[in-house]
Amino acid sequence: MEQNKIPQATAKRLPLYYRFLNNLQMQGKTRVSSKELSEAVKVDSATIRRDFSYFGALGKKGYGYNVEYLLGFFRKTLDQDELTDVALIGVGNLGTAFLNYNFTKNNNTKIVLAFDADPNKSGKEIGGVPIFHIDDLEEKLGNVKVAILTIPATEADRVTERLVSKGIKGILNFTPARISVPDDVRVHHIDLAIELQALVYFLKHYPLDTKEEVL
Amino acid sequence: MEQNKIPQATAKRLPLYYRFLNNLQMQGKTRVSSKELSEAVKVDSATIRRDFSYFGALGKKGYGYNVEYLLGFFRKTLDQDELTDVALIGVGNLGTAFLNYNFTKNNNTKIVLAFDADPNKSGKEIGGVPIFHIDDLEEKLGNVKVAILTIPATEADRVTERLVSKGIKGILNFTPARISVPDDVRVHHIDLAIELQALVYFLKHYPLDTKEEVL
DNA sequence: GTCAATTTGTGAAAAATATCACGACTTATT
DNA sequence: AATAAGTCGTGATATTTTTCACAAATTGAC
Ligand SMILES: NC(=O)c1ccc[n+]([C@@H]2O[C@H](COP(=O)([O-])OP(=O)(O)OC[C@H]3O[C@@H](n4cnc5c(N)ncnc54)[C@H](O)[C@@H]3O)[C@@H](O)[C@H]2O)c1
Ligand SMILES: NC(=O)c1ccc[n+]([C@@H]2O[C@H](COP(=O)([O-])OP(=O)(O)OC[C@H]3O[C@@H](n4cnc5c(N)ncnc54)[C@H](O)[C@@H]3O)[C@@H](O)[C@H]2O)c1
Repeated sequence: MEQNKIPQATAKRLPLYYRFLNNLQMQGKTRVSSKELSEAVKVDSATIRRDFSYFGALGKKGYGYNVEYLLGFFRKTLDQDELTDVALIGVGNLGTAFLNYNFTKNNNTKIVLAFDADPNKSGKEIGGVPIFHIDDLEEKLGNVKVAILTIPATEADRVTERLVSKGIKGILNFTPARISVPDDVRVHHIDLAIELQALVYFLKHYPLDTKEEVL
Repeated sequence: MEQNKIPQATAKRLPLYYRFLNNLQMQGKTRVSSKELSEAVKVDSATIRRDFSYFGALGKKGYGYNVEYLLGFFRKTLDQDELTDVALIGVGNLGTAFLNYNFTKNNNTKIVLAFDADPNKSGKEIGGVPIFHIDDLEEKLGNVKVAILTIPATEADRVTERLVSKGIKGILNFTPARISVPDDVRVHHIDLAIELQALVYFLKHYPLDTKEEVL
């Protein structure tokens, strides 16, 4: 596809830039420098300029970046105009929180349906999202290509296999299980327990005056 | 402190290794190779050996690693024997999910108290964790050094300042706000909306046959 | 019009991370 | 005892990411 030359580290920062530019525009600001952006999003200004430069010369020397223009550019780049449908699997503590939260506020993704193994949950709705029984996954999933996994770790492999068979291409996995998928399926792990443990480890074992922040 | 030579990337993987070794031990396995570990946690086996090597020679050539020994070693390294107290700020959708989830299951951290601005929430308990009013933060926080932030983004800066004044050294920030802290305070951002957007971006813009998984 | 102050875009360097590949040693087998 | 198979630890190399630092361009003040 278009430019697969954009570094992954850069790609992960794009939504962050986009969100902040949106805020700027709502505040009525028309221009912004990499230095200002840097202070707001806590990314080195040289890194920001480098990130932007992968898409061409978006700014003007001595001036900075035009907010409107930059925002328009990123809107296209991040496909903010088309909504990506997402399925949520596992309507427990975490899943319920996600359903109640309106991801679309600032965003191009939307949870359109959810599944759970508990018959007391299926048939209902949370946050306007219908919940189906997991047995009906194949029937109801339709053409959705992205799934959020918030089920017990023990179920992760089995359910993942079904999702993949049905054509899911991206999984945001909140279970501690490291699931196996074919090469054409992308998995991002978000492991909250590990994030907390890692934070504690850094606190205890690293000098107290670093300035790095770790994603 | 002891060895600050351990790369951050390695440090972030330690809790993952630890968790898997625990599983192995519960299954009664006594030895494990970097190759097996690699398949389970989806990290290249050379990377695993390199990670371990920062702590010295923990394995035996031709044999692999002794599960018991390795586990004991990591238990000490990750301070699994002492419990770190954590405060949770903001008992909303996400905060409630965290309180209901038992972080201590596999873990050395425990949410011991929570705060919220809503008077209907303070005074109650969720998952055994008492909820106080945010006005009582300074009074109740005690010696807790780590906080989880699950409040609206608009409140993030104000509350962070109070946390920092009270001596908090580590913040797990779930709000979209990029908070400012002194150099001796460590912030890890977990930005769920951005994770989802980044996943969608990768799906749309990257070749469909990569094998990398992105943290 | 001149000049000081900004700020980009980027070559080059540095730093961080991941991977290759192999010698050395261990274990298991016959 | 000899041999084959397995595995670590690590020097070397590759890749990725960040940062430095400065020429070139622009702006804004007077
Ligand atoms: N809640 C947290 O704070 C937290 C923190 C870290 C990790 N996690 C992980 O996130 C995942 C979800 O956590 P949770 O607290 O929401 O758990 P939960 O038990 O509250 O919810 C799990 C839900 O999945 C449903 N389920 C079970 N098997 C299923 C299946 N085969 N198909 C569809 N649905 C099924 C259950 O009915 C339940 O509603 C777990 O893997 C957990 O380890 C949660
Ligand atoms: N829920 C999600 O799925 C989700 C996803 C992505 C990001 N987030 C972010 O996580 C944060 C929390 O999300 P949520 O859905 O739980 O929100 P929420 O509105 O359900 O909960 C926020 C809670 O914080 C409390 N609060 C408000 N101001 C406070 C203050 N000054 N001090 C203490 N408590 C205060 C509120 O009373 C409420 O209980 C938000 O910043 C949100 O953007 C949430």
